[in-house]
Amino acid sequence: MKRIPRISETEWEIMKVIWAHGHCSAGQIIDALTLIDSSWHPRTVKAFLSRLVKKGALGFSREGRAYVYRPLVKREECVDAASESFLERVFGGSLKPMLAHFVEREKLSPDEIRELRRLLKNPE
Amino acid sequence: MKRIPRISETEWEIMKVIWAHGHCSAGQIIDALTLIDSSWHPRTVKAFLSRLVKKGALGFSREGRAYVYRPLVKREECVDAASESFLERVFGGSLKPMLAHFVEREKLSPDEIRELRRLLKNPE
DNA sequence: CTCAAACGACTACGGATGTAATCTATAAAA
DNA sequence: TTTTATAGATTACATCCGTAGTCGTTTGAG
Repeated sequence: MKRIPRISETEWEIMKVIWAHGHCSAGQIIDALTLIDSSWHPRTVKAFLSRLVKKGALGFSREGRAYVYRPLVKREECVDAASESFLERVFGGSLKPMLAHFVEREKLSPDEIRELRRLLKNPE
Repeated sequence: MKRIPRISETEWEIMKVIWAHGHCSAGQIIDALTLIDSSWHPRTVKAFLSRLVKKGALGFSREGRAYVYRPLVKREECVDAASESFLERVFGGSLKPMLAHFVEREKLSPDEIRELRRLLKNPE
């Protein structure tokens, strides 16, 4: 089975853009990131792209002068891995205390509560 | 207001022991940790304790020959900080998709579902 | 009193991370 | 064709992390 490379905090920002756009050039990625947060330096993004390729999180194909990057790992896989790690580290792996924490701590709108109750009703 | 120092993966293991025991000596911490996982090296634990003191996560008082460590940050504060960071990084800060993920992905026992539904019913 | 055991402090060190400059090849412009 | 703007590759570097060895001091055993 596939091993998910460890995606760091900042790398997540980049991966999120690529997951959202499917596949894109470095320029497009830089544009998208600077739109969100203007403090991104283009060189920094390039360096991260290289690292993510080396990690096996991204693949690329040459398209003329530039590369077009695409994810090699699915978002859902990374979400799973990160969630698992978080759950284990902070809540000792126990799901219920974790969910209770979020339900109590963060403010849930009545809408969100309704929808969650619906989710809990239909375990697929 | 108090700034929560960043607690790393491994540091969490140590903090969890100290939060559970209230305050304890290095020896007690080492014992508790090796009980859970025998691969802890005493020197490693000592080094982490020093780092956690330097970070401001732990305080200590001399008790004869040895130190007695105690948390300077509350568990709940660290749980909040870690949860916030995780939620932001992986789910863009949106609570509902995050909860939906856990409810769908991880298997919830009927008991857990019942209790969660109860929690959702009484938002205190 | 002397010496070894134990304690915390300091040091070490490779790998990860965040951040970016420099190097090199190439392609477009002049 | 010579120059220059770009793209990616390589290098840099401070900090953090995981992991543990070494140093100097204290203290309990003999």
